[in-house]
Amino acid sequence: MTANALSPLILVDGSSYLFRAYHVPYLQALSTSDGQPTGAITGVLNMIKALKKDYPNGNIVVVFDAKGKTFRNDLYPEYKANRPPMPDDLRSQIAPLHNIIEAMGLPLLVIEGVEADDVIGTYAKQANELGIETVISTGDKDMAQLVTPHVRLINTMTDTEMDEAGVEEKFGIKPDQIIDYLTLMGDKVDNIPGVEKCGPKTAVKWLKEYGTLEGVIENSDKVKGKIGENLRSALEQLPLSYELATIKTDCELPYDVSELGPKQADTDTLLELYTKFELRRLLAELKAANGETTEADEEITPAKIDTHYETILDEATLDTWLTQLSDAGTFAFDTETTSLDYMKAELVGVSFCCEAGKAAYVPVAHDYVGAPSQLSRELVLEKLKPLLASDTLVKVGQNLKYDANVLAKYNVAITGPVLDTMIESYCYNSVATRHNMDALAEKYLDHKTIHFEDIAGKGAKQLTFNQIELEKAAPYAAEDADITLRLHQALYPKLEKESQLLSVFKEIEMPLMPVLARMEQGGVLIDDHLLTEQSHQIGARLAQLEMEAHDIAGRAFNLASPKQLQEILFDELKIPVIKKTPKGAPSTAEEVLEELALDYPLPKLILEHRGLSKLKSTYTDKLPLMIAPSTGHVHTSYNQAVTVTGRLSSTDPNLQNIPIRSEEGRKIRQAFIAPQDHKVVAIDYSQIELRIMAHLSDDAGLLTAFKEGRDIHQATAAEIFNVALDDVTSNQRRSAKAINFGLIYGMSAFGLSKQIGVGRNEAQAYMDKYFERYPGVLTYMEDTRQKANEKGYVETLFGRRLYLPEIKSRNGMRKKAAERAAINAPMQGTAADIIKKAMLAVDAWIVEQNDPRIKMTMQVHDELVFEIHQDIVEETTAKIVDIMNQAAELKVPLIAEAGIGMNWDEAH
DNA sequence: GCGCGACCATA
DNA sequence: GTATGGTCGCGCC
Repeated sequence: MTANALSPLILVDGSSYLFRAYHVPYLQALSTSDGQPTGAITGVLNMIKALKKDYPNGNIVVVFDAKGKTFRNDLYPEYKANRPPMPDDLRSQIAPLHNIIEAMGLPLLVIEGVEADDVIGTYAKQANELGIETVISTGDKDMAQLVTPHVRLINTMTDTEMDEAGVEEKFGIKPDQIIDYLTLMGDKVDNIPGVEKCGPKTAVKWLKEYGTLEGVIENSDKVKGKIGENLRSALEQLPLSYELATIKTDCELPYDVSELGPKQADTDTLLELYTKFELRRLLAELKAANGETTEADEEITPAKIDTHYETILDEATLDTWLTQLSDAGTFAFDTETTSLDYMKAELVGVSFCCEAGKAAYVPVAHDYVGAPSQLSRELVLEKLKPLLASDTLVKVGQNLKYDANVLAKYNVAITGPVLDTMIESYCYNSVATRHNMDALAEKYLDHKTIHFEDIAGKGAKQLTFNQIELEKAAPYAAEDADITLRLHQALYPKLEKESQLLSVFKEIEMPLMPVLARMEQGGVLIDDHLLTEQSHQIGARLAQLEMEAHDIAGRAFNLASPKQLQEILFDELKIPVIKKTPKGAPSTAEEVLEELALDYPLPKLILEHRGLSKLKSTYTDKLPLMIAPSTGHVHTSYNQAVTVTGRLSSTDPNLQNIPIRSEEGRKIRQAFIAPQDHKVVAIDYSQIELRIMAHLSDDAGLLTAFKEGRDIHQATAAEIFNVALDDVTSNQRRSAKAINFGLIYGMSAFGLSKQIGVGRNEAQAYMDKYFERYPGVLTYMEDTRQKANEKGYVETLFGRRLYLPEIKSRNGMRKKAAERAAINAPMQGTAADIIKKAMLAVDAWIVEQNDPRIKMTMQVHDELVFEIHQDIVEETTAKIVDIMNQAAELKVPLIAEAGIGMNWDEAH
């Protein structure tokens, strides 16, 4: 066995992974047909497979605990005495796993008298001394003590790496303080005594203060309170704990680190073992690697495809290609342009592909020095136009809305059958990956694409596509089309297997794309003079506030810097700290300043300053700059594949967070206006998420309240506080409203109590009362949690799916967070589905009217905004309200409410 | 020039 | 307590 000095040493803590894999729910289900469990085997082997992929040159060594006692039991008979014996269904998996690992040719170490940690520690130390890069693959945080500049940890199950900086970040201390840290805390599971009530926080605090365990011990009489007593009474046993927590780095081992290295895999034995234990995927992969064909398995790496990419510079070749595209019936298509901003972008070339691996790029506007002569943009578009508008040809693209927006400037439309791979991926699984092409190619095709930065550079010196040499541009562009087609071939069949997902894709998302494109191209009219005027006023007030603040502070400082503000408030003015940020610095967040403002003058100034400068920098300064010179309008981008719940998002500018709550903020909405003789019409769904909750939960009380058209918060208040509807006070209504919202967010009593400013018990009492009055809601919440836990996903009314991988987390906080998301997603997502359906119906009606006096301009989650000519505004609004009310058939009425005005503020 | 945390705008 | 996007300061390279 020899090691290549250049390859990193990968030390695998097999025992740690074995135990963890054993407890993974979906692995627990695995067994052979005669009942031999194989989940833990599968888990560990998958993990080794992942390591092989991540470290192709890695020298993998697998270490397991041996049976029997270790030197730690001699030191301390109670060590791990609390551990239950290993379950039989885990024990029975160990020998087969060892056999498989050996057959794979990997060095396997099982050393008696020490633990796997100690073997790893010994090799890590040897490797470190030889300067060999070492990666320890483990799920055990104790190993952090082994980290050095040459040694780092990777947790393959959570895919997180930790080097020295990572240790400091995670623990707040350096690797060489980890043993001290573990000593102070002790370990309940392993039965190592520590300081009673000393957890991670306290341990880190002490070590920061006194540097080392020795320092802590020397200064133990300085620690006050109960915890100080605990520390002093633990002093005697700390040296023992230290010894137990220390991973041994001088074990006697059969091989030196330099002697470790892989052997030839024993394929025959592997085949036999995989067959015996019915490890079908591994078997299939092994056979595939040996050149045998196997039954199709979607997760198997697709065969590498030979690629032939062509650059088209003459008309005859273009014609031949276009004929091929037509004959193929389905083709992928992509544009290359000068900008990501569709309003500024100019077309530089187009690429297409109708057979995996065969693609072409047609440059039309590369203008670097020495660029060859190219076909004209006009000619190429003229020839392509009928294909893109064909009613029969299927056009496949990645984020086609962008291409459609760019081509619209050249009067070329993409219509007829259109499929978008970004949306396919999004509908298939909104959380598995980002939906950009590079990520999709890697996930679904196991292919690393050429990145734009690879050919264009990055930063200020980044080239635009027209400046890139054809030799580099063509493979990139052609690959885009090729990969798009292959992604479609990979993703569409997956959607077809899930009729619900396919229907969301075909009935909602794809039809919505041209609707969004029209809204984006149409844009929204902004009164830039009004905004500029507001900027000036705000600027003057900010200057005044700044002067006053500097006066009080006694020196100049940046009011916008939380760090400087924190110095002024808490260090210099000695104002008491109320709350800290997650990283431990005193918080200067709004709620804190609000509270301080009651007693001190400066926080109040800061609050006003913050609010105003936010408005100025984000809105009044920026929006006028975003008006497109060519249209005089502001053109946002709606992203259709960002949110996990099915909502749209809006960027450049974000039109979905224009202020409304504060007085000053509302003024910005006054700048959202309509053209001459037109009105702004805003129509929003009233309480849509609560209505959906009523529908999904089928709760009789809630259904009645909505059917009878009651004020839902008032009705809720009457039920919770046991008073007549008319006797509900505004305070009671406010609490009920907070509860109603909280339910949608999957709240806890703790969250509710914070929101409405009552004790936790009182909040719990309100919730109990609520669930007593609306038992259907309680059942629904419980069912949703259960479904999320069982299936790993939840669904909207229309079958949109949201996976919740964290629902299986053993980390309580994460699991709880996933459960809250599970509660919220069906309601938020169904609301998103409904307004999307409404947009489709409204747009269809507007297109049918063929009247330029009606335009849909914005979507803000539960609201649609239009500009409509004043002559027809009343009846048109009534018609649209009607369409929106009919967008879905729920057990309660959908109510859309309209406002009409000269600007967006007035329209509310 | 970039990435990240804190903060804050919306539904 | 859910879901987003934008700006700022600041430390880093």
